[in-house]
Amino acid sequence: MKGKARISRAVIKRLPRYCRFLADLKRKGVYRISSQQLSELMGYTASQVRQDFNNFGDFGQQGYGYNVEELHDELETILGLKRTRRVVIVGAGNLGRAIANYIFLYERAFDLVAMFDNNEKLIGSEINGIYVQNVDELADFLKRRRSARAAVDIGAIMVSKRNAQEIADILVAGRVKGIWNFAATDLNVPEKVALRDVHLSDTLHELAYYVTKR
Amino acid sequence: MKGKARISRAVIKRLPRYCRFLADLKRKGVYRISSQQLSELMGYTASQVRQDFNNFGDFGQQGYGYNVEELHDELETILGLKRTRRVVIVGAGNLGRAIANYIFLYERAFDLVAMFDNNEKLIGSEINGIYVQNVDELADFLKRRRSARAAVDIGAIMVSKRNAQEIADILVAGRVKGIWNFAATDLNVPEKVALRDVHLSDTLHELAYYVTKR
DNA sequence: TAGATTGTTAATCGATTAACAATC
DNA sequence: TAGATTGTTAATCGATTAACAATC
Repeated sequence: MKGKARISRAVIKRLPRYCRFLADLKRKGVYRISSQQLSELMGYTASQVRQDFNNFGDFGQQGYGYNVEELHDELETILGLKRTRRVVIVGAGNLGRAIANYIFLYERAFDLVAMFDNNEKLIGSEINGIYVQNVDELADFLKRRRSARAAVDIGAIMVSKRNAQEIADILVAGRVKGIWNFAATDLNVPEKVALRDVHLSDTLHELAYYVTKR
Repeated sequence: MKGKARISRAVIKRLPRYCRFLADLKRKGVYRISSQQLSELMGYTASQVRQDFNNFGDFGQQGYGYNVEELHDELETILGLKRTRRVVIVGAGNLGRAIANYIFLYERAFDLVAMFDNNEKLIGSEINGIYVQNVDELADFLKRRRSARAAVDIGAIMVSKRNAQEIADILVAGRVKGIWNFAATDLNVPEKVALRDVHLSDTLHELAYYVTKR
């Protein structure tokens, strides 16, 4: 077992993908896999697969390979998917509702605890048993949750780019640990808050480049 | 001016972000910027900014810097955002509708020409003047568009992971040039078709890792 | 035991940063 | 012209790949 220093961002970005492939293998009843086989499946080199896993410990066995279920379990633990995270979604438009449904149906490690919006037409509407609240209540909600020892861990920002920074500030003040940002703007948050900007439009523009190249 | 060979993926991924920042600067009335200033704004090094742009040509002027509008224009051209791309969305659930609205409102270089779904309840419903069609019509629709010299360039996959590969195959057979995939699975498409997997859930899991670390 | 495959060190490759001559 | 800032070459850094001894 290892206690390796800093794990590079490049490695972390690959972990959810490993996790996904291993879950598929598990579902298919595969119980054992070598770095060679996994690398062919995923388009990496066997070397990289072994290096990646060895950042976290000795999960394999010489002459055998990796036990699929065990490895999948280890990766889930590393990613923090073995404990439940409380999530609020700010912005209850189509995107917010899509993500709410997605989390509700598929993301077992994430518990959606509230949704907020500033649109009168959406406030009070219901999604999977969650009632959309007025965004003016957000700061207070986060505070009450903290007092109740059920603090919100992650805030998902699904509002327009115009309002995104303001919401981020409220989430930070409300002590969320991470922000999942879908607004088409880069947010400023303190170092201690984890931030993942999704920037869907950037991915579309990247695709436009490759489409144009052909 | 250059005709540099292969531009690395790392560079291409940064282009939409440059484009976004330059659009903001333009909107604010900034008409000139140095690599130093831009790098501070974006969190890169000045060196990297200059290297990135120099992959495509000599856009700056010694002693002056870069003209914001001109540079923004060049980047849009490089990304292929100066011409309009026809897009179809397959999957008209919340996510599909969210993306449809987004494209309609903000993505001027992309023209949403049709939406498809297999759900009877959604077929026939309307979004921004687009009527959701039965997914059984997809192959035929793509063919007709080709005959009409108005071929579809990009297919966006917003269906469940179970159906994603099947839809991808239809899109490929229908000669789309690029696929924007939101299903939580990696698709197999021929080399000649550009593919951008978004994998929202991977980004959430990555965030979970960093939230757990703190 | 022999064969297979890991864990890990060393070599390579590619991307980022530094430095500076060219030039506006 | 002098000052500023680019374009570009060289140096550094980090990530990927190769190789192989350790070991199941």
